[in-house]
Amino acid sequence: MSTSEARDKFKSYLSQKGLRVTNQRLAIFDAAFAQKEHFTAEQLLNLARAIDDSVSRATVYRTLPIMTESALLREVDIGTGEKYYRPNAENGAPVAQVVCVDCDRIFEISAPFLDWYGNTVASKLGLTAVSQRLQVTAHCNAFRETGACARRC
Amino acid sequence: MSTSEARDKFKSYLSQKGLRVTNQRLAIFDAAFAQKEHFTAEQLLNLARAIDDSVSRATVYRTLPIMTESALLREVDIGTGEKYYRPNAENGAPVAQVVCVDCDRIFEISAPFLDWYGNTVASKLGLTAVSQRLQVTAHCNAFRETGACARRC
DNA sequence: CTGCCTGCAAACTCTTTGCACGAAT
DNA sequence: ATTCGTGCAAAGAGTTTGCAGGCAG
Repeated sequence: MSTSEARDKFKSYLSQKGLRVTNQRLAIFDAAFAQKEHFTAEQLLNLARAIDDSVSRATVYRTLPIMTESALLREVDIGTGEKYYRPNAENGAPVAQVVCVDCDRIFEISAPFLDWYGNTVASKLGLTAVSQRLQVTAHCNAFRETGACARRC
Repeated sequence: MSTSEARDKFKSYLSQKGLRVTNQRLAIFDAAFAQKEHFTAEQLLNLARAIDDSVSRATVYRTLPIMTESALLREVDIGTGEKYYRPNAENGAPVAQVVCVDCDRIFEISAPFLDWYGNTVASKLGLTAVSQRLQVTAHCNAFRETGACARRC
């Protein structure tokens, strides 16, 4: 799904839910979809303000749930107190995160077995799986040797 | 490891690190190890105050990191804004959590493959795995039918 | 005695919310 | 013209921290 397709999908989603297509919401969308890495709400606020300086923090926080509910963004919580967001991949395939504790970068890896695991484990307890998270925290080997993370990290 | 063994381990750890064995720290330890389910910092404060009413919130928050660093407690973050804690199992075998979104209860399941997965995935990126988290969120089947979670959930 | 520990309360971070104004439909 | 959306600032929740006095070693 291209960015412009996603933009259309966002507008459709808003209309369909009876929500209004405002310049602020579009600026937030555009800022989010220009990113290649994960970003926080605060970073998104600054990025969106560069597009439309009338965007406020409150509107960012009110728009993020809309974008995650519509599956345009994915929310990633790595337990640091603040949430990260990222444009969602085309397919809904589950991913695992690898978080480098040296450079705080978040890598994502396809983990197709996650769905199976979640369903299996939940049904053993008489539950029905809704979602699953798999996260690995790791040190950067290059960081340990050279004091700086390599390009990849 | 019995609770009294763990208590001794806690005291040894404190001494060894040059930290003092205070009544407050022992009350917090005792409160934590009397629990069978996960608990929050606030719950631990109340439990510890029932043992020693001089325990303050600040001391609970200052003691929790000591107990997790010494591997007596395990920290569980299910993305709800507050952290949960739980006495650590004897062996250091990795566990996955299943969180019931109906009753907020947290179940734990041994997941021995987690170490292997973390190491494999991290090394592919030139990293060294430190820890991994696997969490499944799920609905309670009984809740959906009867409006209340069954004993297990 | 010395210096770490403590309780208290204020500060902090991230996020949410009440309100009156403004803009989308 | 309605009604929802917005910015602002204050409130909230959970956690951390500065300080003066207290207790462990």
